[in-house]
Amino acid sequence: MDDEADGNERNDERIKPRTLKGFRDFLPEAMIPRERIMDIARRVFRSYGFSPIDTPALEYLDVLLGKGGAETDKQLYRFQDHGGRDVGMRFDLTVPLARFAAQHIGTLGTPFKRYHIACVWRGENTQRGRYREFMQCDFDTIGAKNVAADAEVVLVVHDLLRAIGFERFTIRVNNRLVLSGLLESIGLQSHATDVLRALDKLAKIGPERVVEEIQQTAGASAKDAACIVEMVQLSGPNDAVLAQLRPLVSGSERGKEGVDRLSELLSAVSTAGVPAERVRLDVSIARGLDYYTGTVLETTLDDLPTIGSVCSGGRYDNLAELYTNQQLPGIGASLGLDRLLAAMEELGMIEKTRTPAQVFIPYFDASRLGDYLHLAAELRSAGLAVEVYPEPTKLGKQLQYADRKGFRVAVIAGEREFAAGECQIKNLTTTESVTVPRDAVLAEVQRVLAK
RNA sequence: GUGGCUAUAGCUCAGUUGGUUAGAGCGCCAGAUUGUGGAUCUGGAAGUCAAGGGUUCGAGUCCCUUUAGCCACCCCA
Repeated sequence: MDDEADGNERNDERIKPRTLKGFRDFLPEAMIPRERIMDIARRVFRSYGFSPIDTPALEYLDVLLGKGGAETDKQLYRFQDHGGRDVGMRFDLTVPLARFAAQHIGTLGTPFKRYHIACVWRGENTQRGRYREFMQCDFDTIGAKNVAADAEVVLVVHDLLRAIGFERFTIRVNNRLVLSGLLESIGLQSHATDVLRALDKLAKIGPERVVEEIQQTAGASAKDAACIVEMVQLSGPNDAVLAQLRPLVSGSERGKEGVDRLSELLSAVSTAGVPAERVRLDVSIARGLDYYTGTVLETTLDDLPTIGSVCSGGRYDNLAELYTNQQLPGIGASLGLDRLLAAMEELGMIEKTRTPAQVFIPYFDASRLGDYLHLAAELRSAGLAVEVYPEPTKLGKQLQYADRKGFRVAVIAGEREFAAGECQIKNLTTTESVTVPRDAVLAEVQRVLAK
């Protein structure tokens, strides 16, 4: 009676476990592929000389405010700390990079290449695939104006997607100067943001409605709006699009520069070895953000175009102008980790595994704990990931556990094997098993794993 | 932030015009003569029907509020 009463009381007081709106837990099954992608990203970034940095999750509020405009200000998580300071949580990695660069570029020198893989927070309304805490994988080169840095971004994106396992994808590139040039020649450059915002919706709402929106928000004439939309829809081989673009921007120095830079970029990237079908000049790529000033790029998966861009970025003239007088041009891009994982899931590219280890050692003979741990240590020192079952329970139960967790091979030894100086190596995928002498265990395990 | 839809076991869902102790499948745990997993069989645990309030003799079922999720808008990653 007493027990029951106590139990109920505790039940009532118990806090209901739940995750905050817009925040997520990651189970091993989700986290293993997630970490794999992050590892690949790190490896690719580093292979180009990008260095890791980190910055605090919290910044002084004034550092974060103002850059993104009213909309991002609203999404900002903000509060006062215990010392009464106004602070905010970073909502992207670009603003912290700007602050970081303004503060440290003197000691770092330029050009400075960094990558930054970290969580950011936005208190906006949630939607499928959109959370209030999410991870960004950014890489940027600061202090380099030459098209070489732009080309390198395309190469990194290309290497990254291939390393992750994609073959069919398209990196769409454009240059803001092309559009600015056109807007300049028809006198609409002061409404560039409105026009860009409308163009971003082209795929979504269609050309007619974009023309309407440009007229409404940017005050363009029907003819000019139609001209913009028409230019943006140019398609065909990159060279052909470039050729069509040239006369359209002939009246504007900026426009010409944009076309020249695009031409140089495409040619460099192609010579560097990126297959033509993976890079496309797409004049409709605008990117809504106003801070992009030159090259812009988006990457779509050919087998799942509807999911949108999985990797995008661009060039900006002056990253840190809010924080320093020093002119810091840069270019970079960001991998959309969550979106990419969603795509891989849908394309069946995610291997179902719930363990990061491949080798399983059952704790079979209760008196032999030390021998099992020693065997595991030996295999680990050869670079394998090995788990020893933590309870000396029935062998069948242990193998069932190994099977469910997705181990690939089990190294089984009981009284008989210990007496004979042998081990049984069992391929958990095929159920085949062989018994080998103790000193041949590593080689046999490696042989099975190699299949 | 605005509008709409939804909420029953760990998961996917049943649950008859409001009417006894709320069900199934999968999963989980334990067994089927004690050294070998995925199959089968048997048994078991598990839900104050999202939370709170209201209508009613009676609410999983109707109404309100809150919370969370989904969809659209806005915006963006």
